[in-house]
Amino acid sequence: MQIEELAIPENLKQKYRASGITELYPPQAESVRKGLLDGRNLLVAIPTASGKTLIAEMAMHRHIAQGGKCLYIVPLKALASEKYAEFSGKGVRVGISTGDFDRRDDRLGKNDIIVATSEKVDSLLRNRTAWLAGITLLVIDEVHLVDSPDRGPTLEMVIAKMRYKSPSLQLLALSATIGNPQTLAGWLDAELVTSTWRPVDLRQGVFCGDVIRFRDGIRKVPVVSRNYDDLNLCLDTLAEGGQCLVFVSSRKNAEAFAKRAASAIKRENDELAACAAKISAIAETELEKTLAVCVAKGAAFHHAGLRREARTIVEEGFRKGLIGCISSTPTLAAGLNLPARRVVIRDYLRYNAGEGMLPIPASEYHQMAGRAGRPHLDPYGEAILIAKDEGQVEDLFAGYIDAAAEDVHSKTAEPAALYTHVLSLIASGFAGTRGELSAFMDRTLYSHEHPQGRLILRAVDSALAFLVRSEMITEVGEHLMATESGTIVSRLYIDPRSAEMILTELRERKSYSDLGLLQLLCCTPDMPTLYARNADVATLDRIMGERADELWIAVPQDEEGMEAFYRSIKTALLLSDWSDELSDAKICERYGVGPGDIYGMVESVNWLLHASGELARLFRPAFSQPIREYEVCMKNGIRRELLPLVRLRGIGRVRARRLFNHGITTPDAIKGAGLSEVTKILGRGVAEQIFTQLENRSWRSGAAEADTEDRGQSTLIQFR
DNA sequence: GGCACAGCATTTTAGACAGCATGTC
DNA sequence: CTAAAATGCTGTGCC
Repeated sequence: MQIEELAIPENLKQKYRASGITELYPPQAESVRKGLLDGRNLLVAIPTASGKTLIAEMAMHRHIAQGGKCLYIVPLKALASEKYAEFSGKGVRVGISTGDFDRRDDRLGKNDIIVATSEKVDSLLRNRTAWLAGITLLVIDEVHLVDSPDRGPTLEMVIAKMRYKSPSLQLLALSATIGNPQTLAGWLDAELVTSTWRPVDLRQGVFCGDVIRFRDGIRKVPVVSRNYDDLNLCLDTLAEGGQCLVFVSSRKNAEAFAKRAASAIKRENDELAACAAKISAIAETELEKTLAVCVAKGAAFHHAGLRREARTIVEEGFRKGLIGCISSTPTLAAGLNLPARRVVIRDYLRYNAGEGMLPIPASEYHQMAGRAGRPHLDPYGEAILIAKDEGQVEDLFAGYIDAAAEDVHSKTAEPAALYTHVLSLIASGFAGTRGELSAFMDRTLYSHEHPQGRLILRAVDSALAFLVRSEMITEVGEHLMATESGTIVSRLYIDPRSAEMILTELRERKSYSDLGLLQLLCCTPDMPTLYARNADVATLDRIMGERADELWIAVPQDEEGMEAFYRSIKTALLLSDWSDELSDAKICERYGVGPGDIYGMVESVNWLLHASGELARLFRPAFSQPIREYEVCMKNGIRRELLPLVRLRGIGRVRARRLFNHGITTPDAIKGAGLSEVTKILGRGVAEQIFTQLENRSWRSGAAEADTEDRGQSTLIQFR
């Protein structure tokens, strides 16, 4: 099917022509034949990199040309940025909405295409964002994630809510290949497009001894390293001029492999050195220094212990072809598009909490294998598994290469998921009675899969009982209504169970304590916690003894709860150290984490601190101010004594500390010290900028004070 | 007494969404 | 069907 003959806007055709696209790929053509451009709902379940984005783009431009508006839902923030960039610059207005970007939601609605994460869309729905009603095409990327136990139900509810609001909405669901696409298509009232077609040939094989077995032949791999098969596979591809991606099961493995690969590759050139220098420049921890050393020789590792900046530099270096090999945990498998000539799936066993090491599902293998082969750049892609012995070769073929992807199943009847969604349905007006609630549940994938299923209704009932008990929902006659706290909790987007825990402590605590609050938040289901090693227990016990009067949550009586308790304490202490201005390097060393973990946890707790502040404002006003102050401390990683200083623009944790140590502790003191003195401490540019701020009275405290006075609070400066 | 080492016991193990309001070194 | 791999500890044998 030729681009020319399609019913899409002329300017889009021109863009495609300019980039050399003249003909549709087979699955794209089939999508068009099945009604993509005629407003039909479609489920496109095809392999990675076989042209899903173009399918979505054609449909979106068609809608826009007819005065419509499109919402493109993705599972990851990184993916949102990638799609945003991809759709931009083609004559339509594109907006992005994630937790990181764009809080002015009304202005966002002026765009033709809005890219957002599923949780963000749910949040927009909860806040009754007006422009959502104007959406005419809903694209759901990676829709197979409805199967995910923690995030799947949200995606499902978002789809159901959007369809409820706009019955004429066109749906375009994009999925990896799955076992039961008909089920999903049935739920969505969609035509189904499936295919195994790929733009680059994919050769899948199993490595054993010194040979890769393919279904149609073998390839001998030169033995360079006597001990490491994985390294030989990697070097083999590099020698051929390709790049290699190695998937492993743990961070340690990823690092160890990168070190081995680095000393075997020993690539050297200026561009590579520049790439390594970029990492060195931001490196504050051993982990990042190690990465820089590896990158300088042409190898890298990639996992969530690294900060996003470091990961981005690695991705860039790989895309440019500088870095020959990346060893990675699943961060790269699900994340953004980073193809390589050869993908080695080295570890196919992965640890599952409570279940031990289990083989990864075939669908995950296919997802990683799908990363092999860069369209237009590689002659083919290779996905290689590694067998320990001959006997295992056939098992791996059967279990992965020849295995169909698993079926996906709704997880929406899981009780843990329903607290928040039941609250949201009532608080944002989708259901006002028990009858309407169960009618809405009929619109979920779960009900489609289990037409007579009672399980979900029982789970809804128990969630509702919890919400009534904790006074977030009231039942008057047959009417269900969200209370003030229920409305806020739904809007703040925290788990009602977290909210209930926070509210209880806020009401009952006699006095406030930063550490106590952190401990509470770390016990909450919304907070990821650190693993408490056995060796940590003694230290944790000691600190718990020393700071017993600051803690809010008592030691549990049962052995069962002890592990979670230690985890929460350890996490709270890390965060406490961060807000006590301990350096990243020290924290990483003390807690055995990477800098990426610190930022992740700080981000999570900030969100919960904000929610706590809001709840305190209404239900424990006396705690409201210290919580808001502590939120600023946590955001900046500073002690309370620096609070007055960071209110100035251009002053963060480092500069504020430097001023403070020179005896300058407030904006007024800066004025008093004079420009020349401040210049000596912070340099000329920064000092001048600060004085301009002070003179214009345009600095943040003006706004902040007005803001806090609105809420009946005094200023932030009340401590030394 | 002190050291090396085999063999047994214990420990560790991936990832990442949401609120709000703007600018670190 | 399903806990593997790395690290730590203990006890023995040898000097």
